[in-house]
Amino acid sequence: MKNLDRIRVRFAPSPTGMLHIGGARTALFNWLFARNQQGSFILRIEDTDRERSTNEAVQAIMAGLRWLGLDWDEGPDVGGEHGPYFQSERLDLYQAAASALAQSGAAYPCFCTPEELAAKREQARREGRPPRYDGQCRNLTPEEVEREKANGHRFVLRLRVPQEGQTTVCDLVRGDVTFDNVVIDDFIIIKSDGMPTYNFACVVDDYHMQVTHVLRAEEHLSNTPKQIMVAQALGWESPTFAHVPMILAPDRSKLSKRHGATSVEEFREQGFLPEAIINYLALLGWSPGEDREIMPLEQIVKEFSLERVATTAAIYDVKKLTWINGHYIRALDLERIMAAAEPFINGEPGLVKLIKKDPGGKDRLRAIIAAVRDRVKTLAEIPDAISYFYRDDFAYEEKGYRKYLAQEEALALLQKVYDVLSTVTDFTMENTEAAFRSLIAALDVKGGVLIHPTRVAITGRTFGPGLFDVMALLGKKKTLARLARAINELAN
RNA sequence: GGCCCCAUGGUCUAGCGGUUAGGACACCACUCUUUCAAGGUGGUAACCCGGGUUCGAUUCCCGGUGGGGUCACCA
Repeated sequence: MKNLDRIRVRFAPSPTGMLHIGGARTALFNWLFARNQQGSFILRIEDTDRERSTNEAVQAIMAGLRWLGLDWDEGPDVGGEHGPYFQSERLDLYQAAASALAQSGAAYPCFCTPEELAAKREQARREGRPPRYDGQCRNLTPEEVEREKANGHRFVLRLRVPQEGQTTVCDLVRGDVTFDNVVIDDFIIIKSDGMPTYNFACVVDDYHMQVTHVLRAEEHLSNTPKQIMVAQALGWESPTFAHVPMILAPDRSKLSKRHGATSVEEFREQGFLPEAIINYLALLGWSPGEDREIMPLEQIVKEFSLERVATTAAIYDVKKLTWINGHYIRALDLERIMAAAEPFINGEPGLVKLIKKDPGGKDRLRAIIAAVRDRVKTLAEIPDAISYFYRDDFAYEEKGYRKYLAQEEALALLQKVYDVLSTVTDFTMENTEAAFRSLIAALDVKGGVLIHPTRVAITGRTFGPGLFDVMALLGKKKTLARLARAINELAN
């Protein structure tokens, strides 16, 4: 009985580009299903398109999966009992299956050229007929076949599709989906260059790799009857299918480059954490069933099930991803955030130089990031958020300057702040605040009257961590120097 | 165009015959606060339409409409 065995699933991308966000979600669902069921997650590279497949893409996809934390039990690099895991290295398997089909007559050679086929398709389209193969070579006699071959004509192998009856896809998320066989034409299983087509190769591989469940995007649903037919022709049992809803762009169309970031790589570059992307993607088409959204991966693994996968296509929403990302930036281990922020800080050599010069070293950087991380939503915002702790020659934010510094009493106020802070010897958060409060009391004003101008004077901004945190982080010397700078500028 | 899938606020979703239709993002107030975030409170906002079935349909069935997918020597 199939479902008593361990489940085996695979993610089978074609290496023609980066790891797409949709591909990542498909990989994630497969991975979650495998982990939840204690099954195996296989990575298989479908590189039968010689034109478009590249090794860079293979590397990029694997890097993307690893970055997301989706490890595979079998596949490139790690190997496995059912390899090789590149389709281009499994040609003998396709060849064997194909000749078995050709032998029995379940498949036949077709000598039509791509040009002829394209012309017929075009004509059919113009006449409003469904564009399907017309069976031109379906009934060639052995003599005709031999003659064509002798003439050196290139040919493909087509499956002889039954023209009556129906084929039903048993889908774990959609139920039974039935197709009339007449709507399916004699599709190609082996291209004229000897390479298998997708609908053929994946059936052969899934069989040999003992894949039990095929989880993939809904766009493959209409391909599935073809794959079932191939399996039937070969006398094989098909795996169980589950077609998960697609991810659409905000304008409801299929996701493409013109919709901004679509690859995992790009999201990484924009400062999103893998934890956040995983959490967000898991929620796109799946829900735990209760009012929970932020979930650690282990929890998702524990609760994931195909029964709770949605049937509706989902539009991805960067705003919500951003919200989740902000959550993880706040909640994750500080060292983790430090490490994740590093590449972004390194992206600004000027800032890096200042950080290196800082005697406070990594401890101070850690404290600063701890102070600002509650306020950023992406890692990309961190360099700017920490910059004024290191850079003395910052400009005053226009609005803040006008509102708090360009006021008559500002100069005198800052002078008083300067004097009071000068008396603080141990420049801690508590001590600076105490000094501040006593000045506030002495002047009989509201706290903000002193705090706002001071903040602009020492940070250049109207927002950020608590003022006393900032001062403590900055230290007495820098705090006073910055106050002096502001006083100086106002005095002139 | 044929075939297939889908349909709860702008978005992600819960719901599996009887609910004041729940949550989250976003948005708007208020609150907290030294600012900004975060947090808290409240608010605007949804069952595509029409027929059935049923005592009763968001929920089941059919039709329509809408959206998506697919019809390649791409996967």
